[in-house]
Amino acid sequence: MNKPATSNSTSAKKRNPEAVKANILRVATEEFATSGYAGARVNVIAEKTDTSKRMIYYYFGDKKELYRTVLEAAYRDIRLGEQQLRLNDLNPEQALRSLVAFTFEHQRNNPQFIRLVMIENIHEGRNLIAKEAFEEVNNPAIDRLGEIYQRGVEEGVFRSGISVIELHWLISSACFFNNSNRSTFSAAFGNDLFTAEGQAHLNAQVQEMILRFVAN
Amino acid sequence: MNKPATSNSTSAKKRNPEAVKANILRVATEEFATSGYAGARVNVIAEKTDTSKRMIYYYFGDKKELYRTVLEAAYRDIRLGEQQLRLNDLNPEQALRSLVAFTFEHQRNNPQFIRLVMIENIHEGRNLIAKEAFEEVNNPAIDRLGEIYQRGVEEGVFRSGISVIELHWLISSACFFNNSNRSTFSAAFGNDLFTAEGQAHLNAQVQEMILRFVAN
DNA sequence: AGCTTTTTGTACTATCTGGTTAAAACAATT
DNA sequence: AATTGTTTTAACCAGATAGTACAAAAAGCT
Repeated sequence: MNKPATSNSTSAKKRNPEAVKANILRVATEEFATSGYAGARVNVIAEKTDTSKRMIYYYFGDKKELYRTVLEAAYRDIRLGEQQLRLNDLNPEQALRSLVAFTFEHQRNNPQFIRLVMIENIHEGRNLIAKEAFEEVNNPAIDRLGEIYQRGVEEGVFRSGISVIELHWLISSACFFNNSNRSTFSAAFGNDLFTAEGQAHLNAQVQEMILRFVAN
Repeated sequence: MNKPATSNSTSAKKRNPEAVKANILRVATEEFATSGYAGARVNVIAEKTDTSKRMIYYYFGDKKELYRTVLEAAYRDIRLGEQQLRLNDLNPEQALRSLVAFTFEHQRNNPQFIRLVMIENIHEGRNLIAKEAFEEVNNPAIDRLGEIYQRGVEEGVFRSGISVIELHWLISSACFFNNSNRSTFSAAFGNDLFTAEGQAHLNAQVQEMILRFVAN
């Protein structure tokens, strides 16, 4: 929409709407992820930006719309990150193992995203963007898993009859829970699983579990 | 502390501190689970009780203390519910299968508890009661699983070397995620997994996955 | 009867909340 | 130069928020 043109952006005071919006969005993401929708304060977000509260309302209208934009951007980012994994040249077992390992690590490295998803689930998904757009963002994850599974079945190393969505659900649940419930789980059962070694071991266990689940 | 004595409690207007506290707690649990800590309103809680805001502060001091009490009571209740499962006379595989099935259903039937745990995880567990007391509430879950696993290893039907805490973590993650992420998951991938049949099938898959994981 | 605990009711407040207003300056496009 | 979109500043507001003050009655206990 807005081409910033080929301006020499040496001066930090040059106007740059996209950068201002991005800055607000970054700070807002942090605040919403930390405090939840109701807990986050527009004033606090404003203070932490390089600009003012006025500009938040100028660009985003109101708190709710800002939150929605944050949520949408977070989903897009995380799915983009997922697409960086290449596993075409691996055999089905190796590919599935890699996919699980990557998902585990990727979610582990994006606690902010996890928190936003948790928060949105507490809101029962009322602020999700239009369902079609949302599906569109998420479907590639299923497609890729489906390809691996299909190959495995064809090669006779995976048993047939497993629902790809259920398989995705099983993988997601472990990887997500690892992050989402870390605080209460470690308070109840100790912190061993959440040290660097503990996490590596857990990742391996999840891989093993999924591989055994699909094994013939 | 307070013996209500042997009073003929025919009149609804008889004083009954425990009942008043319980009533406040019940309403507060609902509100906190629905709206989160920051989103919940003391005034709304007060309106929904049979008593007044004044009494909330009389018995619980402030909002935070009320929330802490709610959280503590919720954990105690859920662990008490878990202990109703009897599986001593089952063989290890049957016992483990039953434990998973029960956990899945139990968490499914207690969405309020799940929501409170989610909320507390967003708060990074800052409001949990003293760690020792918390561990004490949660340890029985591990002990029971440990017994089943041990029996299975001794009888040669389970492989050895699996960490009981990790096993518990794997079971919990699936059962918890099923509830916690229902909104976003069904928005992204459809509602099929969350119909009555879908849930029954999913429960069976989780059992199968865990059994295969421990199998020799 | 006298004392303590529990309960009700209402009005109140200091602070915070999301959101607004107004005016002006600045930058880029035409 | 005129126009349009962007940015800054700072004061302002109406409503909501957690929590309190004050008063007084009712219930139970000894």
